Amino acid sequence: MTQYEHTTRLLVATDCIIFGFDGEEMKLLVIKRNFEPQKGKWSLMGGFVNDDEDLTHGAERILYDLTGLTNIYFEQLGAFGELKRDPVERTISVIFFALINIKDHDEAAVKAHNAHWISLKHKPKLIFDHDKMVEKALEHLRYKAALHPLGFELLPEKFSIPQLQKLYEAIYDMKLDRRNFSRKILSTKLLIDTGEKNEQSATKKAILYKLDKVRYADKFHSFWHFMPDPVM
Amino acid sequence: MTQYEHTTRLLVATDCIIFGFDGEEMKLLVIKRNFEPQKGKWSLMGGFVNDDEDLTHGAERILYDLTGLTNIYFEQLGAFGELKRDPVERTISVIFFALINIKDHDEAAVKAHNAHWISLKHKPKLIFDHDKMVEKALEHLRYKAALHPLGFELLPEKFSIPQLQKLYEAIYDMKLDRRNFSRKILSTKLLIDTGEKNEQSATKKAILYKLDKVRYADKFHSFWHFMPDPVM
DNA sequence: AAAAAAACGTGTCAAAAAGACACAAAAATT
DNA sequence: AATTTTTGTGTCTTTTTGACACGTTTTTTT
Repeated sequence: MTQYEHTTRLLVATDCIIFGFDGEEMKLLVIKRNFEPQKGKWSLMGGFVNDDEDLTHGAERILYDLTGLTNIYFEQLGAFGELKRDPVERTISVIFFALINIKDHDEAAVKAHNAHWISLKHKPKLIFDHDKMVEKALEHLRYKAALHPLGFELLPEKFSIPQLQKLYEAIYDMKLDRRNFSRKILSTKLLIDTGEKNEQSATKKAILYKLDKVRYADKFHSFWHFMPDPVM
Repeated sequence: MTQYEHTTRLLVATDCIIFGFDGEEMKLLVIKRNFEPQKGKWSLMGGFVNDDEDLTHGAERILYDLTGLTNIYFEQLGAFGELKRDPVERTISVIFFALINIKDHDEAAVKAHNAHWISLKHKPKLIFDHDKMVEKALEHLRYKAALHPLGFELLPEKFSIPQLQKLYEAIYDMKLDRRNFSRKILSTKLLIDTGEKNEQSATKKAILYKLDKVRYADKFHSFWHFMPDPVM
């Protein structure tokens, strides 16, 4: 264990960008820091990686400690390593991104930890380079959701096509034609009619679908054009 | 500077996946390791990041030291952090990926450093988790090249449409229809006719185009469908 | 020198997909 | 009962795609 003896070791952290959807707009999960530096400021959920855990495990542990959330599907989006990104000491941060359906998870537990869902449109400034991280995650989300039927992660198990459309409109912050959207989504044959209807609706109740998970896993990496040339 | 005092620090490395194209097939730049562990085995170009350099600078420095290559456009693809990926000591590796036109760079310098261009199709086993890294980079390349006019990075400044098609065929390891490919590429209006012809050709000399760089930068993030549903 | 072969450029046509828009049905409100 | 809102489905036109034909340029072969 002595071969790398004279090599510099660095602090390695992870930060999590967790997106949620409440049926109307895109939300971001953040916490108020309760330690220095920058105590009291808004921040992503982050912490240092231990030497006996994988990056993913570290991210999961930190997220659980900070928010009580568990069993989240993560995707790693890369490392942020600028020299001065943490003013205290040079730190490499590996960022993870996740999509969750807000209502599927324990909102009380989240709140008890000082964590909050904030609207992406009215996001406050976050500490360090966390704004850049969110920007990167949002780009990634827009990129993938335009090509893959990704949005389902953000919706309840049973959902209507209008709900799905609202989600896409929230992700891209643009309006879509109802009829063409419906046709496009249905043509993927990823949706199974549950026979139920959305009873919460105040007017005509929309058909509730569920995801055909077999076909979804099968076809996930196929390319679709869900959005009209999103500019990034 | 004492606030993170009791936190573990880790070795942080970078590894570079450099793809090239020789007109016929995709190549990968590798070196024969001349130090332990795994001396003599094939490896990506990698090394440890210093505490006074950004990740990108580290990758550039290491790549230059190992191959003599400089002025390469890099893209970071994420961090590999499994506990036992380096048997000597736990190391996080941040990987960078680049596309270069083999003939534009100093082949002699590359060779002098023990580096070699090897065919992707006949790639030997690499050390550690470097095979996974290459796989990730190849997936990324296929992903992006299917949607963006990315391939130009791998070609000389002036190139013909048949050359570009050969590149795409090499990336995806599939045959494309000559006439439809040409139509699709020309419809992007990214190519400017130089008026010259490919004099190296043995038969009918193809028109040489150059990239409309303004339009390219402008339109890079638009989505196209260059490939018929590449499966990944 | 003529014919054949190889590679390239352009065009045609039918099928599929996309965009724009109309109309009818369901449920609450007036 | 009429109105309003939301949803489901359909039509029409334009654009894009995929499959394929034909003629041209250049080298090689006869």
